[in-house]
Amino acid sequence: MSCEKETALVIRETGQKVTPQRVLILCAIRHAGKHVTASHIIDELREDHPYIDVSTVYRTLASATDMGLVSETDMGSRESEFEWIGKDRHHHLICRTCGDVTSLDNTYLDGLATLLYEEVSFQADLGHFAIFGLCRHCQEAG
Amino acid sequence: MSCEKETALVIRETGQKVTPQRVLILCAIRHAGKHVTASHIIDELREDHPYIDVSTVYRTLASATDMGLVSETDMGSRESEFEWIGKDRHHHLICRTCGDVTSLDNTYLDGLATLLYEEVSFQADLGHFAIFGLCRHCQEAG
DNA sequence: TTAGTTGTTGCAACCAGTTGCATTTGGCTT
DNA sequence: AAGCCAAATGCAACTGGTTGCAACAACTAA
Repeated sequence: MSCEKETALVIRETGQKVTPQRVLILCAIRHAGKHVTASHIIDELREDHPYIDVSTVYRTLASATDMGLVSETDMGSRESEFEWIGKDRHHHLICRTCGDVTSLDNTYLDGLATLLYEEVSFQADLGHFAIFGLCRHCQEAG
Repeated sequence: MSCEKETALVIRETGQKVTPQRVLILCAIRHAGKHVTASHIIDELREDHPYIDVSTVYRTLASATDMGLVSETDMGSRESEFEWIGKDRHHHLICRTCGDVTSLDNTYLDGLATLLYEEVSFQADLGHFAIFGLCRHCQEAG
């Protein structure tokens, strides 16, 4: 199935209307296969489509995040990074000094989620986390 | 010792210059004893002081965050919340549905920090975390 | 105490993201 | 096929926050 049709199905499943803008935006982020900023998506879409308003892009990304289709992560820069959520959920370790980003397997946070649910009945959404700190290299240097 | 003098000492300890603006800003946040937004601080300062530029406030908050004097937390609203970091480090559980915020003792994340250091040599800065999810009440309601 | 250097400030212009509102459109009903 | 209504879009104005730069003030050393 084409990316467009599959994406349209996913949108319909969440109970939202399938509009051309939404399909384009979500296909773009899905296609990227990595973190992208909102402005990156806007630039990319405008190559083929004369005009899509920024507010539409931000609103689409926000609702898709609410629905769990994409993740929004503050990687420490001025812009949020968005990513399509596939099967492989993961987190990020971001070095405060050199800005290096490494991925972290989901398993590291499973224990925390369980603990929170058992102890305080809080159902934590740990789908995509950004953890700041010092990477090995900068620890040695500093 | 007065709050001003003590704050000035803390600033000097971090190797930064002690300016009247910095002392005022950090005293204000320290005095608040809870989360405050940057605009809250600006409004408060302007009661006694004719003009302090917003860029100075943001820059001071950013450098103080880097130095570990204050914490910056995204509580889900449009503005970041800042808080003076005292002895009692803690985290926040924020409900995505009702917006309720509850505090969480530091001990819950100690294990994670240790794990990250042992496994991937990453020195995580888990001083102040915002964890989003569903509170008990909204789980039952939804 | 003064002079020099470096970090800090105020300013203005700018960037990322949000919001209210009038218009349009997707999807349901008949 | 036509009509309806809620949801989505485009637009413009706005908010929170950042940045480059020239002027300035805090520390340092003589």
